[in-house]
Amino acid sequence: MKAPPFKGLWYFKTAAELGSFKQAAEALFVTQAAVSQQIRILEQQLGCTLFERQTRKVNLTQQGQDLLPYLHKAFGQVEMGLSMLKSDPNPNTISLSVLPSFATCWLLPRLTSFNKALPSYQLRIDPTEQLADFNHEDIDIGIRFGLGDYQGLKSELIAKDELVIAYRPGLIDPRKPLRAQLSKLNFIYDEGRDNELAWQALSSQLDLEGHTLSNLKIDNAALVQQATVAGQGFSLLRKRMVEQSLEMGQLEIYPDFAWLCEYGYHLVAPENHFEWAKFKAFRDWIVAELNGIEAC
Amino acid sequence: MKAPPFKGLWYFKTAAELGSFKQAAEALFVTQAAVSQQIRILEQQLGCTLFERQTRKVNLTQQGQDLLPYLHKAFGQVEMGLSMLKSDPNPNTISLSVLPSFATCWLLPRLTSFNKALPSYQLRIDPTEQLADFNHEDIDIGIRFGLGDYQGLKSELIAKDELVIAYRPGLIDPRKPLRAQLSKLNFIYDEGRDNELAWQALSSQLDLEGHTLSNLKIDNAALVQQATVAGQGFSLLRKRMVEQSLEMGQLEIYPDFAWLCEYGYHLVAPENHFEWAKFKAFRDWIVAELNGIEAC
DNA sequence: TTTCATAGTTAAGTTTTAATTAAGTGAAAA
DNA sequence: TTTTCACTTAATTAAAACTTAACTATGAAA
Repeated sequence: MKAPPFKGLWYFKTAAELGSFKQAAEALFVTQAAVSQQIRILEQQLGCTLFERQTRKVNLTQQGQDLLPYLHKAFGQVEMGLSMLKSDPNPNTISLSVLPSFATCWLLPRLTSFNKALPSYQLRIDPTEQLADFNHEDIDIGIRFGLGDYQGLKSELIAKDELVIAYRPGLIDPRKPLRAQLSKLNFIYDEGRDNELAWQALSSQLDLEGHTLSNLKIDNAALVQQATVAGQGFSLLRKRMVEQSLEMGQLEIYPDFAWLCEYGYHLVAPENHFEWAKFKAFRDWIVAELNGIEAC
Repeated sequence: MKAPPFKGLWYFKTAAELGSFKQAAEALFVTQAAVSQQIRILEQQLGCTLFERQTRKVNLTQQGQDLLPYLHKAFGQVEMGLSMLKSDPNPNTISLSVLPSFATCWLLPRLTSFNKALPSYQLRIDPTEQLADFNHEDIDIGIRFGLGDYQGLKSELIAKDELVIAYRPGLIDPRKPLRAQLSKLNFIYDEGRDNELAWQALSSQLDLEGHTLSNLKIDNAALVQQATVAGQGFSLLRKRMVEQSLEMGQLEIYPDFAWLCEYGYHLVAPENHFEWAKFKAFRDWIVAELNGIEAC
């Protein structure tokens, strides 16, 4: 089926409402010759005149007046449909998709802060390794640690982080040199570019070439942390993730070493989510919260 | 205000209804690459995915499903508006705009035939010298004698005519030569290209150079005929217009002279009127009626 | 009355948009 | 395994839309 001449009809509607081709042209950000032409073409296609041309003014013909209300309804429907697409279906619930490690190490300890800052929103947390599919799962915002290239989605960097040497208090003496102490201990690690780079930096700095990487490999940052807390050895952990454990005295970090990660924390979502009120509110809260920690 | 991406939305609606880009492309008379592109661009503009692409098939996402009903309504409204424009507001009345001479000499005598042929239509006759303005007057069809160039309107030639020498019976003897008889009589005429050309042809044929044109000039074909019936002289009249007077014995025409007019009888109206049922019915009737006379 | 300013028309030339064409992808069917 | 089919993508070509500029008609101002 052939498409109706939408562009001409849109120009017609604008001109009809404003009662002037010139004003319509301004409203449409085109020259008035363009409006004149479009409406002429439209009239040809419809086989009837919509405007009666007088010098310096145009008036709707009967047919033009008859047509207008239909277009009003039609364009109104389109507008409603499009604005519906952009609008937030659950304005009072914030559904997050986050890594389990981030959820347990960072987010959960701060729930009281969240409830204090944004009491009108209900928070729903979906801890998954893989970023949720925004088309099928009802997720508002993803929080991911990475480079920010999530295809088809918009992302915004909210914080960087750095890897530090973490261990159970007493396992390492922070006042004595590292090298000798480390060689006796397991290195607990998970795979990942930052972890690897930081290890290289550390080992070249301390001349630890002999220390093999394969001592204790765990494929999950939260478990690495757990093993470290349990005193299984030392590890490279993200500072923001151990913050809680430090406060509770479960972990200690060795001074004078920090590896700035290439990766960063990102808010990830379809572009239109960034316009939602609850999105902006959440962003403000989490950014403030992250900066608060930075100040420590 | 910027226009919504109507073309993309139209393609989307088609594809969504058919559940396939390929079928949509066929329905839209374009290649399927065009559909794919348009929908990709639309999705970019809306900032959300409308279709979920699987190999060899596409499915609507939730958002696509949500959008569709709005577009249905919208496009339905447009269609209704446009079809309303084309439709006949008074399907049972035929309003004609005709020359007064044509009305009296040709149309009125045939009203009984009209009523017999088309009993369900009511005929309204508007006899005016100037063709009606279809935008303001409620006229369905114009019948005009001319070349068919009526600007902004469509016209259709329905009959030609020829000029004949007419006079009151007895005024001229058809068995005797014309030349001697004419020179004693007034030439009654109105201005008009055909009349002039026919007179030139007649006078050169009969060598009547001396007979001046200015004997009795009347600016209305019906009045010329009336004066001729009254025996004021002879005239050049259109054969179809005198048909009635011949039957009633009011006029007679001289054999062996006929000047085929450049002008012809046209149905004139805005293009869309030609599609109306009543238009077609009227055309059929008048064409048959004109041909019936031709057969005489 | 003449001149000016305004809102519109039209035609020519340019830019933008949308189409086709052709090559590429990946899962299902043969 | 190879072929086929629906869709994607990129490059090119065709078509539509826009701008510019010259023109028209008329109401208002000089």
